[in-house]
Amino acid sequence: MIDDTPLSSREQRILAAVRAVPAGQVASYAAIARRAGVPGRARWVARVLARSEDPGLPWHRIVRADGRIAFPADSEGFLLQCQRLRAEGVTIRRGRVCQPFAEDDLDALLWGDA
DNA sequence: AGTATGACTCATC
DNA sequence: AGATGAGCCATAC
Repeated sequence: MIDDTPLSSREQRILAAVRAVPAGQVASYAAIARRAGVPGRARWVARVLARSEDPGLPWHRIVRADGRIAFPADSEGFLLQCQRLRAEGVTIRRGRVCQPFAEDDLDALLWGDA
């Protein structure tokens, strides 16, 4: 058996982890990758989000490990994500999220058994 | 096949 | 707290 798992499966796992993040909270790419079972591939997570055109995907809740917006400050995505996060009650300061991550909650939500 | 780039992360200054 | 350099992985040329 070479690889029985299709590519979409891995991507779907990332999307699931992203969707598991509750509103008003944020998670880092590394955290998502880790919960998805592919630690060390934060970059890949970002690529998946960019590739995915799922309107129900709260990609705006995903930020860098420093809590900073991943997009360039002069990009539309930056403003959009910032605005969306604020709309969910997240405090943002100069393009940076002023709030702890939801990694712990994410764990419980993703496993869904808690 | 090798180089360059990116919604990244970590260690160090 | 912000800036710099090196590491890592996948895609594009």
